[in-house]
Amino acid sequence: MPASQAVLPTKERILGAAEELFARHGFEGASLRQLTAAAGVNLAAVNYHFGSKDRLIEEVFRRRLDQLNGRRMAALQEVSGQPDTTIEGVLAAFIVPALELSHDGSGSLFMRVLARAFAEHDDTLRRFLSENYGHVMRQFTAEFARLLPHLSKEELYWRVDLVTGALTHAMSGFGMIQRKSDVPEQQHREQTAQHLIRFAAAGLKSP
Amino acid sequence: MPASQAVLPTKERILGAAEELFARHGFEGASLRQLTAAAGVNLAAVNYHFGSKDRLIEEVFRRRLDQLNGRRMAALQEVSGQPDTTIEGVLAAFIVPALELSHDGSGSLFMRVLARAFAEHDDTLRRFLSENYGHVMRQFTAEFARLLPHLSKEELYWRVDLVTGALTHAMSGFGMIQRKSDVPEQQHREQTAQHLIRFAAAGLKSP
DNA sequence: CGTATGCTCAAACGATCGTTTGATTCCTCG
DNA sequence: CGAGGAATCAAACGATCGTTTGAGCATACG
Repeated sequence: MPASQAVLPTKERILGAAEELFARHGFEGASLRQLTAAAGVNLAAVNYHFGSKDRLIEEVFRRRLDQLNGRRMAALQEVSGQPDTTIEGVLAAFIVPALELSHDGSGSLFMRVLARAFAEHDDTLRRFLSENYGHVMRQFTAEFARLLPHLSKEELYWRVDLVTGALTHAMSGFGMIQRKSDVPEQQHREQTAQHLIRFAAAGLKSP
Repeated sequence: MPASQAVLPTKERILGAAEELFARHGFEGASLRQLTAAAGVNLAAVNYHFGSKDRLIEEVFRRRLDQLNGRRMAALQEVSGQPDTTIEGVLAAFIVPALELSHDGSGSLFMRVLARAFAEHDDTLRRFLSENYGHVMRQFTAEFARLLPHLSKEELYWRVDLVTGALTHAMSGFGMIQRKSDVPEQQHREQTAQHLIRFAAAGLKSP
């Protein structure tokens, strides 16, 4: 077992390089040779530490989704179930952790990976995401249902789904809106959150 | 030059199979060998008729985007510039042609291809889409600006972008909402359009 | 009829893919 | 010190990729 050291251990370096290259070139487009070269490790290290490329992909997801789920649930606990809970507050608990994750230094490209995974339509990956995401989405949906009692279950599902689409689109950065070079990253993130929350809140509240 | 015949000509058969396989497995995931086998043509036919796989991908896009652009522009002409033009009407002109295209018999998978292309983040493809989409988006945005004069240009861009995200998400079918087997396709399409228009109109109109 | 021309075909090309192997190095612990 | 497991390494494996080749077939035209 390797002792703690100044440079990151091999596993972490592979995960970091994988996240970036998967975001940039896709899961099939990024080869293990590019990946291990970028990480500065031997080609065989991926199969030694992870077993296969597919299991590496899973690990890339698991690491970030655990963070995201944790932060979202914590934020939801803070604002939900209160008499003064607002749609905007619940939306912020849903949106802000995702924006933070998508813009913090090392994991800045993970939301692109996630958007790719959505687009891939792979059933194995869908099941994996559903298992790790399912209970979180259900908690948020339940809170929305409490705040929007006049909406039918089907109507609510639709709207939450459309909110997710707008969020995914905005975060993965393929829209027209790009951060201008003279705007600090944190400010841009706050602006993004504000626009998203206002837009989504209006859509959800629509009679 | 081949005469008109009962079976589709080779070029068309390749384009059809390509659309389906690109949607299902991605651009890199679908090989020319799978593709030509599915189309019932020889492996070399792709390079003979299209020059390369990349140019085939371009042709798949061009064919459907021309349809989509044409229908959207025609629908926009019908409803725009009138004193009684509504947000909902313009949204319908934007949304309904896309839903029709994404669900009509042969081209049913193209919107998935488009969603993939968005996620790919490839600059060449982005430029190509911008060249073929740009003027259409500008026309729609101009009409929204006329109907929502209180919104700043930046605010409007943001909201149109979020509408696009919700539409792309809903159409590519990775959301929770799936057509139930006992609902006819046309009815499901109309429901999708209604939900999308109501949600997006509320988001756009938000003060 | 003979000959261009458009098209299809099986076969092969070199490159690159994910994975495996077996030797070698590194570090720990008896 | 020396044994032994963990980790790394260069090299090779078979498979598959996009593309090219050159022969063969069909149809149209003089």
